[in-house]
Amino acid sequence: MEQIGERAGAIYRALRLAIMEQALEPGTKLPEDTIGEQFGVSRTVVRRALELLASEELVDIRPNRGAAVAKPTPAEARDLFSVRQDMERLVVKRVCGQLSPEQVARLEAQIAAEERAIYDGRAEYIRLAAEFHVILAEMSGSALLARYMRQIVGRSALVLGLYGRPQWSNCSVHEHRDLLAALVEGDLDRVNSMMHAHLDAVQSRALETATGDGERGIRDILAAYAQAPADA
Amino acid sequence: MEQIGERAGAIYRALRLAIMEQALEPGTKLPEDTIGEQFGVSRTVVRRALELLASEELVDIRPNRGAAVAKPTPAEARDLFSVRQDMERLVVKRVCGQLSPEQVARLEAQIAAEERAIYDGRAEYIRLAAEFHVILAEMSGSALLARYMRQIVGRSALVLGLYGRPQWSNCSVHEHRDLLAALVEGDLDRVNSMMHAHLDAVQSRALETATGDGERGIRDILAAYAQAPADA
DNA sequence: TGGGATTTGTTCGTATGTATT
DNA sequence: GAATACATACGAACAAATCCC
Repeated sequence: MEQIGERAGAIYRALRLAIMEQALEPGTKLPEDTIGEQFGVSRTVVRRALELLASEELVDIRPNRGAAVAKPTPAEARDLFSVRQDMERLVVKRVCGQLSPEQVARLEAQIAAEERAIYDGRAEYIRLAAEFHVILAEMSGSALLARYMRQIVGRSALVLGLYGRPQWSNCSVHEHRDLLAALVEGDLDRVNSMMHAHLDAVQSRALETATGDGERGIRDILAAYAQAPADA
Repeated sequence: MEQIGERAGAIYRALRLAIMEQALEPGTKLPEDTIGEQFGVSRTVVRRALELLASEELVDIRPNRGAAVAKPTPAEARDLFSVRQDMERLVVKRVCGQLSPEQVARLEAQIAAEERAIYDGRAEYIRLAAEFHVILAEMSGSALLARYMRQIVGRSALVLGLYGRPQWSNCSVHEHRDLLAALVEGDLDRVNSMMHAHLDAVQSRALETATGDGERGIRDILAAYAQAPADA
């Protein structure tokens, strides 16, 4: 995302994280000046960040009505997961049996970080688990695949929060570990069935029920995200 | 693209078409106020259109340096076509043998339009041929797949103009016709090999040589695109 | 239905950064 | 390397649309 300025980038990252970690629920309005106040910038900068989020379908912008956190329909959610299954398959086809020792180490470190976060009960876990899939896509060597996977994974997090429940354990660390082992081993058929099962588990763990409560102010929520960490 | 206003949308479409039809060459600078003058709007509106184009990787925006028509490297071009092969495969898997009579008619009409355009020697041919692939993706029933295919096809046109030559005949009408026939018939293996061959032909027809000349002013070029037709 | 409050759309002036001579 | 020319980044203000009593 380095087609964007420094300040707008910070807001973009903060909002993206807040959405992915489900601090900002789908449907929440995102008024330009409220956000601008929080970050101490004018609406121009906020607008730019919102537009970028909209291009990833994380927020929905309707002319003259402003921005809101995207709220995919069940049909859109199904479409998303369906395409994700196919795209993850493209990724593993490219990386299966091709990972360098450094790459394996990187993925192991990621899994360890997921483990710690889930142990501590930090919401950051969601970001880390999502990141795992993005890193894998980056290792495919295709920047385009990685780009799309990043978007898909971001939107998946949104959907899981919408139709899912106790977010912790949506993406079990154990499954990531097994998947990595199979990738290293290089058995594509086994990897495929594992990845499929993994995504299927994530999805069904999520689609059990629909929430739709919580009503905190944007102001309070964003306060915690005001100085956000690096990007996914 | 209905997350965008009326005026910015018009500029977006005009620029997109101009880029896809290779009237605006890769690398061409796109100054906000020059374009704004052309269309009679302020820089703000132009900026919005440019940002949307940037989100499709059709233009490149670098902070403090402005926008320019994207100029993919050969490596990026290869990546693009590689992913496109995979994605088109996902599309045909979904539509093969599933097309309704209405859909077949729609595709036939599209092919006929391509034929007329190429016969008349209109640059519009490029748009129509690209549209064929987008329509097919739309018929997959997956909005997400269609969205990505639209971006990929747009960028492909850009690349073909960059590394290709006599644009006419990049995407032979004949190949589209055969492909449709196989799709109707429902033989997935045959469709796959045809699609692969088709894309391969497009790509290799293009990669023969690299151009890199022409130096008309943006002003003149845009004049012809000022009142652009509907979207792809 | 109306009208006021609120929010977005747009313009444009100024500051800042980049390229050029 | 400095000065200049030029383009973008940002913000304040106004216009227009929408939302909500």
